[in-house]
Amino acid sequence: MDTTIRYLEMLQFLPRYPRKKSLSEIRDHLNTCGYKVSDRTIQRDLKKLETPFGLICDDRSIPFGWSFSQVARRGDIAEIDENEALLLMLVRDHLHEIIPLEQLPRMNLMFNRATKVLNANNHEKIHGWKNKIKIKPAFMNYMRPKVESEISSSIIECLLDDKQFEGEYRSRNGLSKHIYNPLGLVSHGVSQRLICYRKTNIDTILHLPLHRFQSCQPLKDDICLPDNFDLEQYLEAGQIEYLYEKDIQLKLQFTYDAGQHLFETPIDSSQEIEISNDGKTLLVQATIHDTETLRRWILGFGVKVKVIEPKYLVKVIAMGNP
Amino acid sequence: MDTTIRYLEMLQFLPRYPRKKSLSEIRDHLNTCGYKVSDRTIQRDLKKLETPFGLICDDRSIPFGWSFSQVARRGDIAEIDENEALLLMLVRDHLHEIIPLEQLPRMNLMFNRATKVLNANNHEKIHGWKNKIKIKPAFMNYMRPKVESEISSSIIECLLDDKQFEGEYRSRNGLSKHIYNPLGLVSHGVSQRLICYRKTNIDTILHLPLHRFQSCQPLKDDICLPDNFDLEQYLEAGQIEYLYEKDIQLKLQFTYDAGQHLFETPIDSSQEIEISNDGKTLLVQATIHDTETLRRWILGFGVKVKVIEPKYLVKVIAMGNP
DNA sequence: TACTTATGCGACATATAATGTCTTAATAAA
DNA sequence: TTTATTAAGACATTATATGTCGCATAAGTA
Repeated sequence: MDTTIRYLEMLQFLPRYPRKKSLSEIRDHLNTCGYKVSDRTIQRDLKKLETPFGLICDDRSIPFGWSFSQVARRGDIAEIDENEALLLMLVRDHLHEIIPLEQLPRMNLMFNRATKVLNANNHEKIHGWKNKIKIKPAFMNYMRPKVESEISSSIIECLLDDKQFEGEYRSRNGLSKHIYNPLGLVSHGVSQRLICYRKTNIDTILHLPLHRFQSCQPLKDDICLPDNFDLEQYLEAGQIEYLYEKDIQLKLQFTYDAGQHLFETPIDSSQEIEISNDGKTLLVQATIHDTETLRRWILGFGVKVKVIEPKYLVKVIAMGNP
Repeated sequence: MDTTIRYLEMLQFLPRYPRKKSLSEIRDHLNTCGYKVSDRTIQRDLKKLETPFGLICDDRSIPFGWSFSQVARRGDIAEIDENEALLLMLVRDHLHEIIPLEQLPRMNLMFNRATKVLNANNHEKIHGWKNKIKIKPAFMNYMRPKVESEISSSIIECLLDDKQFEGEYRSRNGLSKHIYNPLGLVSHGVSQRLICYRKTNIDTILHLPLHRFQSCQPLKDDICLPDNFDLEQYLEAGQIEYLYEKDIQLKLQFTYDAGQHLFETPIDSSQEIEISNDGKTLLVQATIHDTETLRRWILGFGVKVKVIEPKYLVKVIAMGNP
């Protein structure tokens, strides 16, 4: 039993492939963890764990170097190196803007582990890791609405099980209780919307922000849908993404400075750029969906961009009415 | 040895607290994994693992229900339930837009585990989980630049170790080789920029996109900085975030429809909204940094928003020149 | 209520595994 | 070369893991 924990302690200490740990390093680590075992035992342990955990032993030189293979199934046990830890901190900050991390304890544990790694190895450094990474929001930073994680996870459970639920929903007109048939979940920036059906006179599919639900009582009945409603078709048609109907041939003229970032981060794989003869403007073309997001993006460049095509979008943008 | 693996197999099967698993469920699972042990052994195993792994035993009724406590240190071993798995899929899709997941094998393993859970439990469902979640981009969806993960992780390593490196950088003028002193990393939308210093005539701090580096040769020398340069001050002053200087008292007038989303997702905790007497417009106030992102965001609403204050911003937006 | 079944748990014998020690050979470092 | 470290086989010993039996108790069922 004690042995099992020691195994885990050792596994958590082994790095992913290109890196490796030697016997003496492992021995030292186990000692600081309070395990006093003979070298021979450690050697035997490694051999035993080799196959079931996909460990790799670099035996080209002595001392051998042990590590997790990159394809090891249980590679998530492996040590987090500083490099990975720093990336994880970036990921954490990104996610924090979008999703309440309390709802993801598993990721939190990972982030905590990464934090420990960074803190442990950063004493003697010139400046700490916290000052070394920053997120500069590329887009407007809305605040997350507060989500009751019990309610939302209860709703998600019904969604997955294709079960109805009775929920209280707070709309502009106040609180009301209905039976909902959950169909899908759309993550839209900081808010999440439940795609669902509710029996009314007019049978429409609703897109309701998850955080407006005040309660959720799962029911045993399967979801039901409006007559003649084709769910697959609805979902696959991309309706769920609130798209405007068409794919358009977008043609934009940017000032060079405003548009040059598109060379490295295009808006679509179909994008093509022509530099004007005088080198002052860029003609950017792409086949892309016409969405509100797109229109706002174009408007955001102000006078630094001109819509050339399609014609109707020229007007829309000129009127400033996305 | 076989025992250790069986322990892990069992632990991976136990859920996080509110859920629980009974003896018979655990027994069945172990059997399908190829472990034929007596019930008594399983009971004893659970007791043994209870303390070191922070397991919880619900003994209010028989059969007892076992689970990981929510605060268990090693709770990342626990089973991923469908609910969590679906959230993880959302996270994956979000991250995919920003960071190449190949650089995060650990997260990939987690996502794969989650995928398996969803696939396993979704045969008898009305429609599959893949159609149940979607990401609707709230902002413009740029394509990620291609990053050579070896180069970038090599650079990040130097950054963490406060070491110089010799790198080839592809700028508009072509490829050039220099010695760089890495200071920080800024994640800006889909691209990541290295804050660094390079000895030149004019001593400035550079913000270079990581993906433009074509090579990185770590050196043994510590980073050096321009004379009289205060790194702490530079980093802490928020320069790294390319902010415009000031915090402004922003006052915007939205049409009701365009601005109503701010009730639920404010742009800042200082935000206040007044509804006009006729109910057609909203006056939104907030103390906020004046950034290019902010200006583009305002412009994106077109005629649906009017800047009231500060005065200079009224002009900037009116001229459409963010 | 009585009956059946499944579960929890203590006790004990036994098989299995884990560990330290000693030894030898091989390798890297000095 | 010498020295220190490491890998690995052999063996004795200790520790542990496991099945079995028995009994008490709790759910489920007729």
